[in-house]
Amino acid sequence: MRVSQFFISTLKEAPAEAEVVSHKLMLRAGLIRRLTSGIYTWMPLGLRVLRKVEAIVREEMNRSGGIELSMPAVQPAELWQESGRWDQYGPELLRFKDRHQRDCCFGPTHEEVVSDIVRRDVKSYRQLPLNLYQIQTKFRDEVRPRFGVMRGREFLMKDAYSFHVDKASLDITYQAMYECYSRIFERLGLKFRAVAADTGSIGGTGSHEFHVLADSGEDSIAYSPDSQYAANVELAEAVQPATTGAAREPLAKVATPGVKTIAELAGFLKVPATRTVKAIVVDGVDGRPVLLLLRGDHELNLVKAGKLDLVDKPVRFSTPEAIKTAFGAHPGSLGPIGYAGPVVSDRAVAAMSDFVIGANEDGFHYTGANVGRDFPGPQVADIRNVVAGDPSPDGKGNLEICRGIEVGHIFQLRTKYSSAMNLTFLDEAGKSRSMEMGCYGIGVTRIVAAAIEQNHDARGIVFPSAMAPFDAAIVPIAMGKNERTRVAAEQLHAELVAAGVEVLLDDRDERPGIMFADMELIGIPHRIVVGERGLKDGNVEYQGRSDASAQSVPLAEAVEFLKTRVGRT
RNA sequence: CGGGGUGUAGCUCAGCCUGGUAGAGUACUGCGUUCGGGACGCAGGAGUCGGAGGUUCGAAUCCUCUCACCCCGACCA
Repeated sequence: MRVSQFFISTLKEAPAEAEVVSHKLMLRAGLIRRLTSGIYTWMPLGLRVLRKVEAIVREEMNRSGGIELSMPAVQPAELWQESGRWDQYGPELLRFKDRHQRDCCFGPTHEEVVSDIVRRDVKSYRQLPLNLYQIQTKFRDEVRPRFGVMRGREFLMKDAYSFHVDKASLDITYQAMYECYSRIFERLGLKFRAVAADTGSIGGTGSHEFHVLADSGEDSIAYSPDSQYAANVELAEAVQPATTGAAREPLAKVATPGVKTIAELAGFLKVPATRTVKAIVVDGVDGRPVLLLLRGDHELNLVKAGKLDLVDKPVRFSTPEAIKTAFGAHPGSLGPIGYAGPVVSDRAVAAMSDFVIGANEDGFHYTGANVGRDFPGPQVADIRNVVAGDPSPDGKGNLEICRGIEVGHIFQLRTKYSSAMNLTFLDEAGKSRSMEMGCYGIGVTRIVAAAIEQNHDARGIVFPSAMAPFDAAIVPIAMGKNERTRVAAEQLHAELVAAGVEVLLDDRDERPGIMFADMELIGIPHRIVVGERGLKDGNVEYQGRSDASAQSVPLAEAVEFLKTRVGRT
């Protein structure tokens, strides 16, 4: 491909709308252009990247027994009413009416449609298991689209749905998909991690998320360097620590004027935050506030708190007015001593002795507080986020925390949809049974952004070779002036094309600096410079995108050299 | 939906406070000089100053309303 016959549109400065590095680079490199909030055009260069990711996903899905189909983006409301999600799904589901005033929606996911297909066409256990997938445009009317295509409203997703006679069959496909996903991200050249995940609103039982590791990721992942354990922090269990010893101090009320936060409290009383207990108040199921106790240096985990029977869903922090009414004090001075309502203590608190806690009187705390002696032992539960250094739940080593971008998610749905949508089959005994289901998603669009987030430098994108828009670039110096350079560059281009290398010849006759900067910005992995300086000795210069400097290669060997580098021998 | 912010040339922004001929850099077009890391000179094209209403002799600038977008909190591939 020649640059003069392609469409490359780079920017020197990033548009002000972009915040994160991948978004800035995608705009600057001309991979995408924004049409409106959360909706982007994939420019020719960006589309090549997207298609490469898509192709790898498709190959690996096919290899793993997936069967591709393509379902409609526009769907009738009836199906969603049948599954119950027409009412459950919030405003994220884009709804509209057609010309006959029939309710429709733009599919954010396809459980309903695929279930409808399967229940019509699959009647027998002989047709199972079945794993259907598509790579298709989804629309989710996100509350707040951001970070470019990282969280767009319209995006490309690979979604797969599997159907089974029983749980054992589901387990086999689930495992196959787990391995399939691992191969996909390996082939894409991304650093990733599969983690145990919360099943969230989709429901079901087993679930793993696949995260591309990047410091800017929105998710926190807890893992043990000494084992295979990895889980989303939302889910990672904080194990019960050993008790810190018996009560020794007497309970004493101390004045703590103006102290509101744990940091202030620890500083004022000159005790470590680990000796303090923080009190958080959330709305309870019966309208009474629930007091949650956490060690001062720990953070509440909202997902875990939402699983407590006493707590109303979704979890809401009580208002300052409600707290004042129930406790007689404002947040910053709250505690369990003297509170008659429901109290839940984190496991770490249950192991503490002689700690500092709010006195339910503004500006006062207790020191030397002890569970059991000074207030009744509350319900104990795991309600905090794990932190680095916590013991791993599998007993092997201590947890580390890293950041990740969720690019894939696999679920065991079990019979959630099959029951709702009457997905049955006849077994060998001629008995009608509900199918077991699994579903498996990959954010194809998001992978591109995540890959850039993970792989970039000061000059631009450093695409992993599997997803680069071109394998290699040829940059001729002053090609318009120098016939020998022009001929060498043209010939090299033709030979590389013939050899199956996707090569971009920068025939714009721009100044070298402009061509170098553009080829680096768009992340082409390999570059050949053709110039008089090398040609007089019969050489060209090669430099990999991450290499510190260039090396000379004889022009006659350049094709073979590049074929080897690119990996298309 | 709350809270904060921005709308002026394709992109980055100045001008607004204190009303008076619409600006710079970059990108783009032409010519010339250049040519191994985003060159230089000259000439040029390009904006109903987000939109509507109001105040005023006069509004990018002041007032009111509105729209769009971005950022921070509850969701998710």
